[in-house]
Amino acid sequence: MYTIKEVAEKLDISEHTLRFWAKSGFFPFLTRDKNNFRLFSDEDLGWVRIVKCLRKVGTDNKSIKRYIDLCLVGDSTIAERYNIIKSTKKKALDEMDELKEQLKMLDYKENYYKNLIKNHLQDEWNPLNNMKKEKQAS
Amino acid sequence: MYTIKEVAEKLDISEHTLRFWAKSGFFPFLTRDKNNFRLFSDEDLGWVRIVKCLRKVGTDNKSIKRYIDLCLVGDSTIAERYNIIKSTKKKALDEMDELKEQLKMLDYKENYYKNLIKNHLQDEWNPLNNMKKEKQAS
DNA sequence: TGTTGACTGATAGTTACTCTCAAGTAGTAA
DNA sequence: TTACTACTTGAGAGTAACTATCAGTCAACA
Repeated sequence: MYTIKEVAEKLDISEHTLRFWAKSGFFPFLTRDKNNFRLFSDEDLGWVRIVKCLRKVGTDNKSIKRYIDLCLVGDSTIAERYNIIKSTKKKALDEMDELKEQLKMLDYKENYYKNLIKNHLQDEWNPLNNMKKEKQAS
Repeated sequence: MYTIKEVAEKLDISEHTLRFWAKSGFFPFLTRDKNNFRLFSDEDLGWVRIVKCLRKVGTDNKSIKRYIDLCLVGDSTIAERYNIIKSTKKKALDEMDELKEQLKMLDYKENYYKNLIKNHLQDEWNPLNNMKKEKQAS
């Protein structure tokens, strides 16, 4: 069994967020010790992990609660949960594509700046430099 | 020149967000037409793209403003901008790794549910089923 | 016995949007 | 000329998901 602090460190989630998630009903089987401190079992860690996963991919908290509640209903909701996971996976893959796209831009900018520095050039993209050039031309 | 609506469609960003970003000083050279409507030039689109890129990777708005302001200062800030882009790129790559990690979990869950459905099995991970089994055993 | 440290819930604050709304302007139809 | 539609504006309220602060409880240790 783990304290909230241990879980926070183990899964890299702040204690605040864990309490917030707990209050949101994301950890339905969480127990307390005699001091009313939260006690996370390995099973509870499983719930934390799936919530973390869904959040990382951009699922909102209402939808996460819905998924948790479906789990609690039992086996009759397996098909629906399967669909949620599938569409979540699709969202994650779209996120990846988007990130790759942005990385291209960052790569370009990185090389652009690197080249400017190496060759002591001016930033041709900066409108301020273009203004200066126009001034010089006039 | 593009209207805010056109930019919103072109770059898949809401008009609200574009106005919010504009008010935040992210588009320093934005002009207006005779009706005070915002007019985006191709150069302005460049600013929108870099802001979108930085946000996608999780840069907060204060840091974005800082990057924009460095651009406005001119060539003396190229080294600093280069460093910002480099660390942003690192963050993006970390994000990718994290997403890949979460995709593993989603893959696992997907296969798990798929198998349950195909073979008409019970969800062994669901604590409710374990409780039922314990009940049966007693 | 006093202090330190972990934890609690309640509540306030923050970020980055997101939505609503009244008002201005332009173009077209009647 | 008037009505209607479509687009845009700024101001300001609302929202999601944290994030921080704080007073209070409890156990362990000096």
